[in-house]
Amino acid sequence: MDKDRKRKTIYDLAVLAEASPSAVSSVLNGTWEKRRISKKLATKVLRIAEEQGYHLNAQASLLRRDRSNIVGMIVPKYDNRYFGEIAEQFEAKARARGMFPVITCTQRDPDLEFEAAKELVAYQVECLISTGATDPDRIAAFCRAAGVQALNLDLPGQDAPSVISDNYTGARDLTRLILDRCQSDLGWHGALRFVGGRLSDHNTAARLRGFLDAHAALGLTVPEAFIKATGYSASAAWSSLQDFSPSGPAGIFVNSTISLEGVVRWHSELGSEARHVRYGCFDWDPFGKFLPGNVGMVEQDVSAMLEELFTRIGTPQAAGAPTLIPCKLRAF
Amino acid sequence: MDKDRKRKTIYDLAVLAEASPSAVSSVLNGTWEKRRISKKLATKVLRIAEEQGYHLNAQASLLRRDRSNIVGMIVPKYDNRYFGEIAEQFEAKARARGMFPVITCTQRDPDLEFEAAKELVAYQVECLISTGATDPDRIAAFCRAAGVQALNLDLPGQDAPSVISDNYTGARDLTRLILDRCQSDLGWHGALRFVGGRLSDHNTAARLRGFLDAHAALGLTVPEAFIKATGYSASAAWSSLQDFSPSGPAGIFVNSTISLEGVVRWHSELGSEARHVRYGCFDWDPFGKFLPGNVGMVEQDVSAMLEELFTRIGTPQAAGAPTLIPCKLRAF
DNA sequence: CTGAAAGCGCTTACAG
DNA sequence: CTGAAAGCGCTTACAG
Repeated sequence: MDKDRKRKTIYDLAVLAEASPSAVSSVLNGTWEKRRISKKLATKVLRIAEEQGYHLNAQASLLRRDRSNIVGMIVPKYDNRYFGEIAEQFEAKARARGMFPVITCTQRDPDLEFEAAKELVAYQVECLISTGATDPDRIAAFCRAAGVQALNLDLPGQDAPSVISDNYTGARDLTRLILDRCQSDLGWHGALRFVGGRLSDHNTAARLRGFLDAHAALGLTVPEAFIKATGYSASAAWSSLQDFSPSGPAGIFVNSTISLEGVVRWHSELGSEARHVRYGCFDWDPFGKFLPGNVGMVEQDVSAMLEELFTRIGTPQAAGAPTLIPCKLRAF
Repeated sequence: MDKDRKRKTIYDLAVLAEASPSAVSSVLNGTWEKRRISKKLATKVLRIAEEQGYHLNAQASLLRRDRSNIVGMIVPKYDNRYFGEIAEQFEAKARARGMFPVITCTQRDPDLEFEAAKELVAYQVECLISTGATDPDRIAAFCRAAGVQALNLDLPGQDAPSVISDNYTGARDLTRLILDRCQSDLGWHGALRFVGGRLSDHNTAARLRGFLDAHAALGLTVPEAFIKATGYSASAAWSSLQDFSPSGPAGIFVNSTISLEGVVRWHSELGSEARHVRYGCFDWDPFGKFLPGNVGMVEQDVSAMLEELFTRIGTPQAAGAPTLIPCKLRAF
C-alpha cells in the first residue's frame, strides 16, 4: 500500500484539475490571489488536493525558496522544569512569529551536541540556539563558517551573543534568604553548605560568588570544605553529604533541582535532626514548596530570556557581554 | 556577511578540488569507496570542504533520496517527568537506530496537534507517533491518506496501532496500596477519593475501573461524589477538594502529577488534620517520595513502551487492540 | 578510477 | 487570468 500509492505531486493535481502545475502550486501556497487565479479554480484545486491526500513536500519547497524560517535549538535534558519550560515556550514563541522550531536534546554529551548542530545546519536552520551547551564556542565557530546565526541561552559563550540568568544576584538573594531563615527559625547564624554543580561551569561559578558575597556581607566566612560542587546528579549530591551529620542547626544552598533530589533524600534520612536543617534551591520545581526544610527557590525567568533571545534572531550582532535576565526569588 | 558569503555547494568544492561534482558528492556521503574513488582525492575533498565551511543541504539530499529516515513525534507537554522522559528516550532510541527524530509539543491543543502533524508529514517523516494526542484518529486518517505510517503512544486510537500503559492494573494496584496504608497507618478502612483527569479520556476511564474494582474486591462502595475527575490542572484539583475538610481518616487516589500539585497544596493547608490523610499518585515524580502523606506512585515504563513502539516502525500493521505495557508500582 | 546527465518536487520571474 | 521554463543542490544509474 505504501508502495503502489506513490505520493501525489502538483503535477498529479494539475492533470486532475485540468490546470498547469504553476497554477496548482500558487493555489496551494496561498499566492493565488496575487497571481489573480480564479476563485473557481482555486476551490477546485483545493478540493482535489484534499481528496487525493496531497501534502506539500517541504524539502522540495525549501530547496527552491530562499528562506527556511526554521530555527533550531539544542537542549541538554528534559529532566527538570527549567528545560521543559524553555522547550515549550521556545516552540510557542517561534510559532507565534511564523517560524518553524526544531529542538533536539543532547544529554550533555559534547559530541552529540556537535553532531546535532551539524544536522540542524544541514536542515538549513536560519538560527541555531545552544541552551546550556557544554561547548557553545565550538558550535558558534561551526555556525560562523556555515554562515548561520548562532545564539547562546543559559550559558555564555565568547563567539556568539548570549542571554543568561543573573546567576550572581539570584544566588546572593537566595543565600541571604536561607541565612535569614536559619536565624528566625533556628536562632542560628553561620555559614551554609553549597551543594551541586561544577565550579568550571560559568553558572555555578557565578552562583558561588553570590553565595560567598552574601556571607561576607554578614561577616561570615565559608570554610573550603563547605563547597561541594559535585556535578549534576542526585546521587553525587547525596554522597557528598554522607560525612555530614548535623548535631546542631545547619543550612544548605542547593544548586539545581537535580542536586535537590539528593539533598532531600539525605534530609529525609536524618531523623529528628532534620528539624534543625534549612535549605533553599537555585531552580524551580512546583513540588519544592512542600518539601520539609525548604525555605525558598530561585525561578529563572524563562519567558523574559526567550523574549530577549527572539529580539536577536535575524539581526546578526557581535558577541559582546552576556545579557543578564533577573531571576525571581520564591520564598516559602 | 550573510549576503556575500553564499553557501558552498558541491560544485564549488568540485572546482576547488579539480574533480567532478559526482565525485565530490560521493566522497561527502561516504559512498566513495564503493565507487572506487582514490583515497587521495577523498582526502583532498574532505579537507577543502572543511576549509570552506561546507555543509550538506539536507533538503536537496532528501529530495533526491528515496527515504528520509525521519521519525516524527507529537507530545502534549513537557511539564512533567513522564513526557520529558518520553522525549529524551525517543530521541536516544531513534538515533541509536540511525533515524533522525523530530519532536514537537502541541499544548493539548487539537488544532495545533493537527497542524503539527501536517508539518511533519510535509517534512517527509516515515512514521508519525502521536503521544497523548487529543484526537489520534484524525491524525491517523490524515497519515493514511498521505501514505505515512501512524502510531499511537499513551492513548489508544482506532485507526493506528497503539502502545499504552496498563492503566487498569496500575490503578488497581495503587488503590490497593493506598487502602492498605490507610488501614495500617490510620487503622481505618473506607472508600478513597479519585482526583484529576477526565472521564472521557481512555486512560482516566481505565484507571477509574481499576480504582473501583480494587474497592469492590474489599467489599467497599465508592460514592459518586468521591469521583472528582476535574481535568489536568493543579488548581482544578485543589478547588475540587475545597468542600472536603476531613474530620477523620481519609485517602485519595491522585490521577497525574499535575493534579498532585493541587492535592499536595490542599494537604499542606489542612493543618493538624493532615496527618489523618494518605494519598498516592498515578505517575511518577522524584520529589513525590518526600511529600508528607504520599504512600506511593505508579511509574509508567517508558523504556518498554518505546521499545515496543520501535518494533512497529517500518512494518505497517492493522490497528488492532492496544498493546498494554505493565507499570511499576513504587511504594514509599 | 571517474564524469555527464537526468531528475527529485517545488517556486517564481517572465511572457503572454 | 494563466502557462512554459529554469533552477534550487543534491544522488545515482549509466557509460566509459
